[in-house]
Amino acid sequence: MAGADAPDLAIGTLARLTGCKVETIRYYERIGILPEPPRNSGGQRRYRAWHLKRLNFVRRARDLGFTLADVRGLLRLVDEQDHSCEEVRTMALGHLEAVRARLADLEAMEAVLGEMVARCEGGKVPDCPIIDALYREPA
Amino acid sequence: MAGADAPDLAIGTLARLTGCKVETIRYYERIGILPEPPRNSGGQRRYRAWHLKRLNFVRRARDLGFTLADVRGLLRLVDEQDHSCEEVRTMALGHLEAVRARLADLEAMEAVLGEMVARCEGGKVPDCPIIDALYREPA
DNA sequence: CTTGAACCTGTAGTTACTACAGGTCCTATA
DNA sequence: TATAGGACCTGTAGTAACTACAGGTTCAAG
Repeated sequence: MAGADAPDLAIGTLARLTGCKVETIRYYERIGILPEPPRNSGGQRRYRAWHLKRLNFVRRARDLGFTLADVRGLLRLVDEQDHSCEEVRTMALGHLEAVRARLADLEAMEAVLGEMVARCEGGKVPDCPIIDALYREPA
Repeated sequence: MAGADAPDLAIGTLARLTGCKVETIRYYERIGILPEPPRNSGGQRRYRAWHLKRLNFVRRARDLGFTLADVRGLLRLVDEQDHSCEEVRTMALGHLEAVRARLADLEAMEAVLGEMVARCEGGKVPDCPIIDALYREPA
């Protein structure tokens, strides 16, 4: 037939393809995020295409700021045949709200820092307005 | 004269006044962020007003997202008599830029997550568009 | 057959706390 | 003055999500 089997991947290749570090891949295996792959005769890990797919999934979820606990949950849902889209949506929405909360925090920091730096602009050194602000701002 | 001495503060009082936890205060002492206060006859810490001032400074800097390493640097500059405002500004500016970079990251996450969740809105369950996105998005 | 890169396991370090356990001290009330 | 219960003490271990070794084995190209 048409398909030649894709050859197994060494851990370094998998790392290159996913943008993960080798140590991170072993770490994910240790904590049960990525299933243990078979080993070759010399004891080295040999991955299949589905490991690549799964690790890419993990990587993307992490890049979107999901925690590994979240990722574990998402993987569980993915692995259920006939998985509930509702739960996935709930998790994504919860995470989106956390991201928005963090954004609001950072925006507040940005505003205060920006003003501090601006107030210092070109100043001489009698009282540093930044130090001043840190002592006096009501946070 | 006019001023009655302010009484010394127990660690719990200092915690209440600064919004830090007691354990955090002891931690800051251990790592050299907050100087060791004198002890009373029973061995308990008794803080003075300047500890309160310093801890508030630390607390505010942390709230603005400075790392403890940054805070250490800021404290060193504050403690120099005739401290250089220039260095303080440089640190604040560097931190501001880090905050802005983080903001950009989070905004990108927010956009992707927001679209994922929106696309799922009201969907049935043939292929979950969120899971789909995690498998396929080029990150 | 050799050599150097890639792989292996296991452990310890990172940041900034937080949470005990198991004990001592302080202080308000009876 | 006795006592109860809160506040305090030290020291250790745990958290998230990796990262970085050390000290050894295996693979693959020439």
